[in-house]
Amino acid sequence: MNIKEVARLAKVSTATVSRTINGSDKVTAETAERVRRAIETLKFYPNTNARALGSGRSSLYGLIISDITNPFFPELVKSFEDVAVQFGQEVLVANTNYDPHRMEVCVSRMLQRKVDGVAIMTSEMDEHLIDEMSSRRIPLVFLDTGTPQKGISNIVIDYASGIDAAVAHLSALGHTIIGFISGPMDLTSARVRRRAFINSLKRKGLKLDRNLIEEGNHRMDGGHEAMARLLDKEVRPTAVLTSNDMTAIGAMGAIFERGLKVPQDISLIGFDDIELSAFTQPGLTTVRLSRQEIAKTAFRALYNAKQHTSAKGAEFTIKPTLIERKSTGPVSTKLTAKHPG
Amino acid sequence: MNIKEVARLAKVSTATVSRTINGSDKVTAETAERVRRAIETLKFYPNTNARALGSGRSSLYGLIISDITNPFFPELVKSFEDVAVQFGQEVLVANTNYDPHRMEVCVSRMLQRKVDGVAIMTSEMDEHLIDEMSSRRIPLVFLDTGTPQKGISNIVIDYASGIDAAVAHLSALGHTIIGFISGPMDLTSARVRRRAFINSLKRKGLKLDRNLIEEGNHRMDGGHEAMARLLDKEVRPTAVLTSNDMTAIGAMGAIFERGLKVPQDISLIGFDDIELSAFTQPGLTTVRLSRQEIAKTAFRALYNAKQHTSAKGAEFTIKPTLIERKSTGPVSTKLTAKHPG
DNA sequence: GGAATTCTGTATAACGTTTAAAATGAACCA
DNA sequence: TGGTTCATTTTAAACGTTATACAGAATTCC
Repeated sequence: MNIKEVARLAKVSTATVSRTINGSDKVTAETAERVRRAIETLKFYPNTNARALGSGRSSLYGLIISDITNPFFPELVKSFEDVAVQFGQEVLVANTNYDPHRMEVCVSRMLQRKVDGVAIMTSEMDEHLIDEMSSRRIPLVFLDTGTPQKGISNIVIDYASGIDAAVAHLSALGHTIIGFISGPMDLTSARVRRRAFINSLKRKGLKLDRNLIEEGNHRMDGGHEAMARLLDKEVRPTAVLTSNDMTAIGAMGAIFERGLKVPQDISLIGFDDIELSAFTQPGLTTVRLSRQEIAKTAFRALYNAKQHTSAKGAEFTIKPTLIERKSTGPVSTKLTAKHPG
Repeated sequence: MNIKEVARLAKVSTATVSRTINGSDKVTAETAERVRRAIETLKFYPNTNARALGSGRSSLYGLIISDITNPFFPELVKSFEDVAVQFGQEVLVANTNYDPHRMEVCVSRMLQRKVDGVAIMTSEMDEHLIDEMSSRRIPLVFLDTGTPQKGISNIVIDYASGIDAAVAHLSALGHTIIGFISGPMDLTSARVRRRAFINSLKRKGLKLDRNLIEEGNHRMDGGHEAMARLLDKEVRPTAVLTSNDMTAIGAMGAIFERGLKVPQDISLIGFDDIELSAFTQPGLTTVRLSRQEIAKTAFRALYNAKQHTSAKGAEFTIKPTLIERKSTGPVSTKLTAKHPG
């Protein structure tokens, strides 16, 4: 089953069939209709491999992520695919598993499939692998790493503005003693978030108590333990910001375990806004780092670069936004000291 | 950059280069080595599209899932890819978003890319779409739906054995009043799990109190609310089984909120064993439905079918297993009545 | 020594599209 | 009528591999 048989049935040449499939305007309406009917009756599906080979365009965009089981990524992948489909393109997803060697495999796959662009959403990235791709004029886009160059774009996350919004929100509710549970300090993004928190307190004129910053691991168990430590402090915070939502969810468990309530006794704010956060009880107030926005921006950057190959890489900024749910409320002063009542 | 340039540099014909790439034994060690060096220096990556076109084999296997943001799937995808890579094959993942129309798009993509097999891990499936694929002799494998036929395999989940293990575990700990939080009753798999629970109680000779079965929605909020209802019952269960882990995690929050402890006051068992379950506090005892095992079985079924095209579809059974963590413990009799102490 | 048999490597026809370039033919005009 | 346009369609050459048939050289066998 191929384009020739369709051509025979529709009594046209293969070129006309090809044009019809590709929506060329150089085909009369009637001819196109006849071809479409032939395609329909023969249940013909054009061979993508042959199309890519013949045209030189794969209509395929690569998306390199660390690990699909990390809850940050599934929504990113989904959104990226959604935009791609809107533009009639396809997506090739590759996991590095945080392993530099696997990264090599991922890049190799991209090159072999002749992708039209690659979005690199991991932090670990070999310089020579980038060269391998950019020397072949494949548009690239990075998330928060790398600098714009010819054909290379970058998406920067404005952590400061997001964390500022969170601190302002708590401040408006009367909170002055605000704790922070960071991510693992060997992770760049975790360090950046922690720094943003510290700076934000300063900007708001709130006093910073380093004693109220505890390290988690971006997972539930780390959040649970860090919150337990915070609750044991002499001066207990009335509100806590966390470096990501999983940490906040773990922290929430620790608070409940002590017989305390969120937000009556303690306010809690997460970061990322993973899907789960809407379904915790109470719903988690969090700083949304829109995966959808990241995905859209990344795809558009690549797609544009492919259209006007001359275009040099651009830099895009994404501002996280505060999502107010039920885990934050007015400060309850009776609880600022340990063992109240 | 193509195979010809490699051939020129290595001073051999293109066929020899092709044979070297494909590991044919009809090339002397020295010649192969020379070719490999040429590939290396030219940084040549063979064009997958041309390979697929020339050979007729795409080395690509399709995986159709409902929704990558559903926490059941990421690990399934990852495992499927891992096995595929081991066999030198690639994976094309497609999301249906629970939408029958999107399913059509997914199948179309599979057909256009000439995949060597498709694993269908969703329940919604049109008969005519199946025909579209099986009439093209594409091996198929289903998860818990469909019947084995020529080229079509099926993986069945032995829910009963998993739930039996969970009930036996609780029974051994002295629990006799066991509650259940189901999934949404319009979901087939949720109904099957609920039925398995009821049958299991009967088999163990425990009395079934329909009053202790509440409906959730397979999400945290549903689990939270259902558990709140269970805790308000006249006769409160000392242990609760849930239809999936997210439900159990939500339920855990509800228990903490009442100032009760897991497992001291109430034991909790989930289902699925999603990654999160290991990181809740306490770790969630759960019935593991190994996504890895499902993925491996599915891929092998497809791969074998492709090798021996004569093979008719087989049926595979997967037994869930109990994973004991910290959310289950011996019964505490003082809590079987409401408002204890 | 010549024929038969391996063993390597070469030339070349697929594979199923796309797309320039060429061909056709209808419409228009002088 | 013959010549121009113009829109549409056809022809045929890519695209980068694989794989088949075949050639040449080396080896073995009588």
